[in-house]
Amino acid sequence: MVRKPTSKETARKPNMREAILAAAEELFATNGFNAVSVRDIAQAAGANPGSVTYHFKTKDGLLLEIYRRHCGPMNLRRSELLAAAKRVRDLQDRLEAIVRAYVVPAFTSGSDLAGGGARFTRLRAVMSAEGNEVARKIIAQTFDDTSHAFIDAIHESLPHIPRTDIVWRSHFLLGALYYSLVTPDRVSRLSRGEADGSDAAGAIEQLVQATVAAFQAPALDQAAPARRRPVVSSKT
Amino acid sequence: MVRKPTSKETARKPNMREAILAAAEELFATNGFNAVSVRDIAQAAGANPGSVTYHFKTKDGLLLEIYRRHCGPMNLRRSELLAAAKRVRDLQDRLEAIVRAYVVPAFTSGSDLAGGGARFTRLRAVMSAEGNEVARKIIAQTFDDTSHAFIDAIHESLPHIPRTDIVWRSHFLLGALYYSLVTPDRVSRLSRGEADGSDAAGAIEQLVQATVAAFQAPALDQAAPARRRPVVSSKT
DNA sequence: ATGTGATTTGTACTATCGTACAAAAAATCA
DNA sequence: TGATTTTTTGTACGATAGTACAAATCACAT
Repeated sequence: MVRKPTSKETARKPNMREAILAAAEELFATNGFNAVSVRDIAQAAGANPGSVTYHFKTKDGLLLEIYRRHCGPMNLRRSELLAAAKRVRDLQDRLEAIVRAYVVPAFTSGSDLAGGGARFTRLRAVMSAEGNEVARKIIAQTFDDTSHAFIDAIHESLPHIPRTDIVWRSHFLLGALYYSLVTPDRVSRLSRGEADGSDAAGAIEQLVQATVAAFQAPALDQAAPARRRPVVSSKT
Repeated sequence: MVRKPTSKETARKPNMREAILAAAEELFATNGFNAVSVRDIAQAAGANPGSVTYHFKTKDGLLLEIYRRHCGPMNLRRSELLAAAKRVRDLQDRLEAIVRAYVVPAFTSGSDLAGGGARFTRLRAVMSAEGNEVARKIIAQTFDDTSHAFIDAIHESLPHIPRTDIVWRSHFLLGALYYSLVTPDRVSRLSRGEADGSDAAGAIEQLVQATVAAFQAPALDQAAPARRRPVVSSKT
């Protein structure tokens, strides 16, 4: 793409609206919602604080637009991958394909947005942790359908596991996914540099491998403990 | 008998300092650090805003004191449980005992603090998501030793799995643990009421069961993919 | 070139933030 | 008790928050 110096030498304004969205996404995803001011966002985008108000009315509106921008494409891509995964005949392979269909779009963007998949997922993780109200509403009404579809698909390939266990394990999957994006440095640190927590491909493989095994674990029937419980008594 | 209360435990109000700490812990854990004002904390504790400054100097100091209050007891209890777990002879049982030793203290408090284990762990999750600087420093220098001890112990009971994989999987464990405490309602919702996300005992059993299976998954040797990879192609 | 609507800028308003500090109250000790 | 220390209260200050709004500027069809 050839740069067109149509305006002044500081020609970095193809679309100020997009720049603000990108800056806000990055700042929210790393610092949380309340720690970032509208002025911070404007400065990072090379814009004036008033521009934010002009384009998005309020700070909440800005967050809302970030979600609107990503939710559609990501869920669409997940649906496509899930449909493809369901056509896998071998039951074990199918389970892995389903998990992969859930994980991959969270790391790699599904649409034209430049590599923002991981960033947006991290944003969701942070908003979820902060109990952000705007995010909570969108999440519940946008992702629950997708989550149910995945849970049902997994349940079909693991019929002997109660649905309750599937729900718990898919919940753990999302938590692990979120945390991998929130503090990748911890992986690098604890592995003493042997692993790179920021490597998306590596994280995906590790996550898929571990999660498939977790789903395949024997059912947890609270009526009768299958094996003798290891002693962990200890009184304080 | 005239008791001489030379100690500072005066009966009038059960220590305003403790009330402030408890209120701050609760508010920080549910709303994040920046969303909660000192005035919010004071009001929730039935205290005056000035009291917070008097006891803890700054808002950061208050957070710091919360960590200081919990880190010691929780790590101590984890060490005890880990030591006990390492004495389990059967390798599979030992692995489960180790995982349990890691998970249980995060849900149930280890010391005199009233049921604050889960609350503090949730606080850690939220601070981690927000990238809080004060928390990051304490966490790295307080929990990394413990984490390494657990990773080593798990590695010993799974010698054929590379340490890198163990690190990733224990990272997933912490993420799942955090997320279970952050949004337990999601479990209740997705299971259509069949599971209670707020039930600590149930969450622990599910988490231990799933995590043990994840740790026992075959190693992920990136050199040679063991099985044929399920097709998930799809181009954008 | 010029007029017109869209965008950007600069600034100002009010609310609330963390924190400081002096006075009041309570607790402790001689 | 009275003296002294500890704790609580009330208030105020500077900084910064989100947002509103008029003026300035830009893009572009005519």
